[in-house]
This record gives sequence, C-alpha cells and structure tokens, in this order.
Amino acid sequence: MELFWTKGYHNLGVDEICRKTGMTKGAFYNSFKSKEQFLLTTIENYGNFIAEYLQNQLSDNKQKPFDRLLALYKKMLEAQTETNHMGCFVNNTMSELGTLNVSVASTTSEQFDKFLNVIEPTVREAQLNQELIDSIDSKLLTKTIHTTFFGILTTSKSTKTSGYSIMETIMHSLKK
Amino acid sequence: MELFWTKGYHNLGVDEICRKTGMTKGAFYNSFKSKEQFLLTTIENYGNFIAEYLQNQLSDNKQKPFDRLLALYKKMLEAQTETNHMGCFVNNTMSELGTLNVSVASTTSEQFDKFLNVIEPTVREAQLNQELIDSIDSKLLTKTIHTTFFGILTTSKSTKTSGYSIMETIMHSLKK
DNA sequence: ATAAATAAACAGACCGTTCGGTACAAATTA
DNA sequence: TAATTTGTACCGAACGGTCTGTTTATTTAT
Repeated sequence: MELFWTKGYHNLGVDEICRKTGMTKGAFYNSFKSKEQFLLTTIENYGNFIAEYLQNQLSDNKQKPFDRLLALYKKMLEAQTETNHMGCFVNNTMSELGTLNVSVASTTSEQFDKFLNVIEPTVREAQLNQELIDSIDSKLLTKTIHTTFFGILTTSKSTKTSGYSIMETIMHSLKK
Repeated sequence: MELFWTKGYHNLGVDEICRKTGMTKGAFYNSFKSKEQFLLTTIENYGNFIAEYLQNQLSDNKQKPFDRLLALYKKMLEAQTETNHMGCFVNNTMSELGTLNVSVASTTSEQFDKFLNVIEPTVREAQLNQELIDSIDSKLLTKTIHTTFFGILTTSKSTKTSGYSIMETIMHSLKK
C-alpha cells in the first residue's frame, strides 16, 4: 500500500511489488487475478484501516466534538510530514485512474463515502452542541470539512505554510 | 494538455500524443528533448494560461471583490462539469509525479504559487473592504481559499453533491 | 534571377527495455 | 499420491527514444 501511495499505479511494476513484499510472481498471480484487482483489494484494505482509525480517534468522549475533529485533522496532517508520500491514497488513486477505469472510480468513491459516514455523527454532535454552524445539514458540512482537509493534504507537502494553520482557519470559521 | 490532464503522465504514450496532435515522432523529438521536458513545457503553458484567466476574471471592477472571487470559483467549478477530466492539471501532475521527480515538483509548486499571487490582491481588497475576515494575513487566507477550491475540484466529480455548495459554505463562513 | 550548397525540420521504421501476464516444473502440503 | 502453491524462465505488446533518409527553407555564388 505504501508503495502504491508513493509511486502511483502506473509507476509501480508487479516485479517491484513482489520484490518489496518478498512475494514471487507465482504467488502474486496465485493470490490476485491481476495487478488491477490487487489495487482494488489494497484500496479496500486501506479504506477499512482508515475508517477504523477515524472511528477510534473520534470516540474519545473526554473531549468536545469540535476539539475531537480538530485534533483528528491535526494528527493526520502531522502524520503526513513524516512520510514521503503526499495526499490521500484513495484520492490520489482516484485522480490517477478515476477517469480511465470504472472499477477504480467506484471503489475509491465508495471509500470516500465511508470516511464521511464515520465522521458525520461527530459533526452532527458538534452542531447540536452549538459548536459548529447548523445552517446547513450535517452531511454537507462533513463533506465540506473533509474535502477541505483533502485539499490541504494534497498541496501542503509542496508549500511552505503548515497545512494545519489552514485547517484551523477553516474549522474556526465554521464555528457557530 | 487535455490529454495529460485526463490520462495522466504514465498512461499517455508519446505515440498517442503524436497521433492526437497530428505530429510525428520525428517532429516531436525535434521540438522536445524528452517526454518529461514536454510535460514541463505543458505545465508552464497551462500555468500561464490559467494565471491570465484568473487575472481577467478578477479585474472586473463592477463587482465587489468578494463577489468576484465567488463568481470565479463558481465559473471554474461549472467549467469542470462539462469536461471528462477531474481536478486541476497542475495538482494532478503534482500528486502523480511530485514525489518521484524534482523538476516536476518544483515546476508544479511554482505554478501553484503563481495562482496564489494572482488571487491574493483581490483577497486583500476584500479584507480591506470588510468583506472577509482580516484576523489572518491575506497570503494565508488566499491559500486557505484556493486550497479548499482544489480539494473540491478533485473530489466533486465523483460525489453527487454540487461542489459549488461546498465552496459557497466556505466562502460565506470566511466572511467578516 | 537562378542554381547550387547548406541547414533545419520532419517522417516513421526501428531499437533496446520494461511491462503485465503465462507456463510449467519443482516444492510443499494434505 | 493428489492437489495446491511457489519459483522462475519466458512471452507478446507497448513503452520512450534513436536513426537515417527525405523534404523544405534559407543562404550563397554566379
């Protein structure tokens, strides 16, 4: 997964996948129908992993919902600075292959929706708590916040400004 | 450029570039040192084109600066729905190759900065006009707005919600 | 002005390499 | 022993890039 993430799909050969993971080609093609099918499986694994991570981070009831959200995004932005990839694996794959391959398009947007569904209850909670604006419905607000986050995640690696200051600006401006 | 945009770098062969543009390989390699150099040239052309477009859209003095900004982003989001590519060409290229190729990384972030520099005066004007929050400096606010826009541009194609409603939410929440 | 010489641009067959994927024998498991 | 998994040599296709012959434009000589 790390490999797809940093190198993308077309720049990563099956040979290299096998070399780096210690598999052989025989084992690879015994387990996966094709390179594409391996990518789809990887996207789903990553999606499940992230969804679970989000769930865990947001279920800390000691903090207010708004603070939980902000802390989550801060943590994720910080995590990226320690790696050598940029952006989100799901979204990167979507931009690389989304217009070329319908399976990839549907799998990636499925995962994206899954993320939103995990986050939305906390956003709604924050709205009920009068911490976030409630003039728009929680689904749209969730998408607004998370889309912004992905924008930051994609661009912040190549700019000097800390991505977190942008996220902070947005989150505070969405406060009630 | 349209080709790189929809297909990405690795999925587009020199043969196809030549076929679709009516060039031959001889002409191509007479004009460009390599496929990579052609990409860099294309990015710069695209960057100049967009920067000029932004400049034109924002110089309409009949509207208030805030309205000019919102109209610009609306127009750009609408424009995308008529095409079959997604996201921004500069940013897509950055995610596909930014971690693998330093020339591409620097060229793309150069273009991104150019966009910000074109937009920033209008944002500053809106701040002075008391239309946008002035608690943060105009450069960071510009980056916040534009980064958000790119996030929307990248994801809105695969989601059902209109990207513009997200952009509207953000812009209005950043109002003074 | 015309012809010859030089340079630049072009066409596209072709090259070595790498790609995703297959074949099949060897090894492992049951 | 029968069935499954693994290692690896190998395949055709497609890749980026080169090479050589040819056309076209420009300069020079007469």
